[in-house]
Amino acid sequence: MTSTDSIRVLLAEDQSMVREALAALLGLEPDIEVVTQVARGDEVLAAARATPVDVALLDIEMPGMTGIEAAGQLTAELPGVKVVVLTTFGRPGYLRTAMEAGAVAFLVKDAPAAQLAEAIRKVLAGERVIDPTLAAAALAGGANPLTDREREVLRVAADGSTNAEIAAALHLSQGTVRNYLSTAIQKLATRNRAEAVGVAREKGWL
Amino acid sequence: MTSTDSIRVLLAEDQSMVREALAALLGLEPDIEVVTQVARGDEVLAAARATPVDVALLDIEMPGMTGIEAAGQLTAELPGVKVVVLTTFGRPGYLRTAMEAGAVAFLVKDAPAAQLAEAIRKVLAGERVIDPTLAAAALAGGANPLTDREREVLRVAADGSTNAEIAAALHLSQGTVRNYLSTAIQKLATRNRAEAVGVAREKGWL
DNA sequence: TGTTCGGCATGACAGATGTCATGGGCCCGG
DNA sequence: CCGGGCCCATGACATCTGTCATGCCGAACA
Repeated sequence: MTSTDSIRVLLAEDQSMVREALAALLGLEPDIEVVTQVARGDEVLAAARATPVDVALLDIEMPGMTGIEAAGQLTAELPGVKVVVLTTFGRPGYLRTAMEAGAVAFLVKDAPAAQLAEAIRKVLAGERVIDPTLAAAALAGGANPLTDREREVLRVAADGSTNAEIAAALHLSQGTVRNYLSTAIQKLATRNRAEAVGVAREKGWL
Repeated sequence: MTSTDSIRVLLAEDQSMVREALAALLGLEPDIEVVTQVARGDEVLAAARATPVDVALLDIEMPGMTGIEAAGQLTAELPGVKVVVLTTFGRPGYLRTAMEAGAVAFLVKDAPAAQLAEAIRKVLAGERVIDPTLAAAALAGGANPLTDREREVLRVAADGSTNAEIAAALHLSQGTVRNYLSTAIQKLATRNRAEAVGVAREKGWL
């Protein structure tokens, strides 16, 4: 793009009303133009290939693929596109994985709307934009203490599966599942699997 | 208001970015004006008293008070205000309680944005607006099969409390708690409390 | 007035869950 | 090469959870 053209934005968000509202909001900015909208994570890459964009604005929770996975695809295939991740929850764990996936900005939806356009301009200027509150929480909250296996087991347990079902799903023995769950419960300082799932969700560790 | 003035709207939604984006969207309509914005359910009534409005657009999930509770307050105190409930999830149970609280429209956020302005005009003309898909689901899904007590117990169990903690919280015996949970699990056709909580959440019965 | 339904409780029992001790295999870094 | 961490597993144990049978009370209702 040349400096006189407006910034071309790809907007990915599954809830139509929110997506179109955000488009309306960005449409008020004279130097920003939303050129593509998609409602699914797995449509992001194709849309970015079809229509050149400068910035991709991605929600995390989407059908088909999370915005973080889509960010990974985008930065791998179209490294020129700046990725901004926009999400409902300030899960510290999300921030880390989003950054690892190549995002250059991370915003939460309860930040003032003015920050959105501002962030888009900043990332295009090469800056990184991270909510300071969230950055602090991510540093303080520390990294995910769970091992890969513990996380997998907890994820399957999250929807109410019994130990036997988890064992079958992951090709483990029931006793092993119990052990992983037990260590996860201790690491998260909770009393049972339900609480552990809750805490892991809150932190974005699940 | 006279027929030549624009429609005055109160907008209640906790996530600033979404709220301001919706305001921007409605601002594009020549006959609609968002005159008040609040971020908490418990600020709705005061805001509506301070600034006369024709329509209140309420999100359900908000700090302080749910949009449904706020709807109840509004229709009790300011019956002239038409209440539109706007929410993320099309939980059939929510629809029912929202209507009982006096709402005249119920929209989900993944409906097209155009429906929002349209709904506002319709409710002002005395119509009710309900997403047809959701209305069908509410009728098909039927009413909440849980008794008051079962619901209370399930709600406390939802965050991972143990039977003893639930019993203490509700001043019941542990055996009674187990019985209520047992019947709730059966009514929801699930195999344990975790699944029961999931199903109840999905349906808006919690 | 009886019957039914929801709320509340107890006791007993099987099965699920959480903890602990223990041990083997693997890979990586010192 | 050795230690430490993660992975996987077993067996034993205490506790928690879910189910069932049974009973009492009060309110609603025909």
